[in-house]
Amino acid sequence: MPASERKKREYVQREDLIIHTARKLLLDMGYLDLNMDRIAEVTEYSKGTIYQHFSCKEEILVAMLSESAEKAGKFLLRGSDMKGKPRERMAAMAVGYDLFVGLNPDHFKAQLLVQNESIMRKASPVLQRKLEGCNQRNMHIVSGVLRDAVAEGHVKLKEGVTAEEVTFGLWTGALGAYVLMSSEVNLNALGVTDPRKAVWDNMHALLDGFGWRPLSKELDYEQTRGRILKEVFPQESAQMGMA
Amino acid sequence: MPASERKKREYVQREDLIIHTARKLLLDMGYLDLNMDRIAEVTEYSKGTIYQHFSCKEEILVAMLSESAEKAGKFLLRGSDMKGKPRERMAAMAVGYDLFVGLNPDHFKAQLLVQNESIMRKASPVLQRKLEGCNQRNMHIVSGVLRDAVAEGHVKLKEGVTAEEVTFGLWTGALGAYVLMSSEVNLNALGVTDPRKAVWDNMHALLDGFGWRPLSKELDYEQTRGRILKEVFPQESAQMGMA
DNA sequence: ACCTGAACACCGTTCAAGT
DNA sequence: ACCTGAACACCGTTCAAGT
Repeated sequence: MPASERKKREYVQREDLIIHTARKLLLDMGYLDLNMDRIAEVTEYSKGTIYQHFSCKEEILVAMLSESAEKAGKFLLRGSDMKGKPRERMAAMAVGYDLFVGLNPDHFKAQLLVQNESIMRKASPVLQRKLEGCNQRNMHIVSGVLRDAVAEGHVKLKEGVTAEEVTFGLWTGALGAYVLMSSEVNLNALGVTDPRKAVWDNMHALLDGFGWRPLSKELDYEQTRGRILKEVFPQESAQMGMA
Repeated sequence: MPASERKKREYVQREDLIIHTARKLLLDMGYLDLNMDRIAEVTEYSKGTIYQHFSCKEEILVAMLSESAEKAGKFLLRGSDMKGKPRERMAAMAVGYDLFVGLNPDHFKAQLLVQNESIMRKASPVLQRKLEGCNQRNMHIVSGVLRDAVAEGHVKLKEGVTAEEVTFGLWTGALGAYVLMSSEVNLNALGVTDPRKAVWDNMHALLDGFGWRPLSKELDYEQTRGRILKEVFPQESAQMGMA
């Protein structure tokens, strides 16, 4: 680890360059063509230098995912900070996450790979724990809004159902959907023409099912969605062409 | 391709042995330690012979997933054949899928890998299409029960919502959940102590949200679950210790 | 003190030789 | 006609040599 401030800054900068390069290569050519030679070539450092930052190839993937999980957290946080009822804030987090995925198409490629235990296990415990911390924080942001709703009496969870379990349901729905969307599965052939709309609709059905007020028949969430795009994610939604 | 009947039978048998061996190795030692040398060694055939069946390592994974997707389909089909209301039959499919995953823990390891496009793309188009066909059939089994419910007036889908989109929601919820469960994510640390129960509860919330009668406040689905285990999957539930 | 890239090891894939 | 395993190629990882 370098001593002087400048050296330290350069070290961090180089680490960012390596992660950024790996991200680009993963997206452009897929996992099987992502190799250390190419990372070295594109970053213009030698392989030995890459190995000073990361103990193995898999560790780069985990670092990559950690970074984008943090980024996703920022989108969630902005959603949860929206002015409005808890359920609207929940909707804002869903919109934010959708924008995040759209703007970071490499994220789910990495997610899919790192989800695989044999890849995760090759990374150092430090990085493993860092990623777990990100997941924990992100989950906490979402369950926090749900807890607000419970506190304000907008929703009453059944005996034995925890906020974490419901959050898990939201998480798995989104995860499964984006996993399918960023994989090779031909959703169109399966009759799912607009998966992102389906994710949105299904989330609202789930929240309606838990009785979280206002129910979607009580409030026009399409209108809320417009407000979220304009008020919370104006720049990102323009970037994604969702004006 | 061998000519005589006996030869043909032996060929198929060997193919099964290769897939079965790869499955076992994937489960026991993980993807990074699953290699062709080991497959050859355990099957007691040479590597050249393995390559007469599969053009590359990835193709074995796709074949493996195809086979277990077919198996999963049988569980879904048995669930959908249950005597009862469509929503009970849907619950039976969920129970069946849960049993399938429990009895075939390697399935999601393969699913995760093959979901990755760079792995999927290395397989031959024939195998790719075979897997897509399995997915299509499985989805059709599930959406069929939903269509029955619509036909019988148990549920009315909102304008612009298709049976496929709702099925997609059920699929992604289950997929995301089982992906997390078979990965390294520490769900316990995230406050999810019983993910399988959460999947069940969340599915019912989703169906309630769509207004699919009988709603879970109108019928005790815990009791239905007991009936499903006893009537539809007696052997499997005993095997999984869910008596 | 830091960086390099040749060398090594491992494993996916091929194919000439054997039966 | 079918099967084998040595040989090759590719790529992750290391480390002696260079600056």
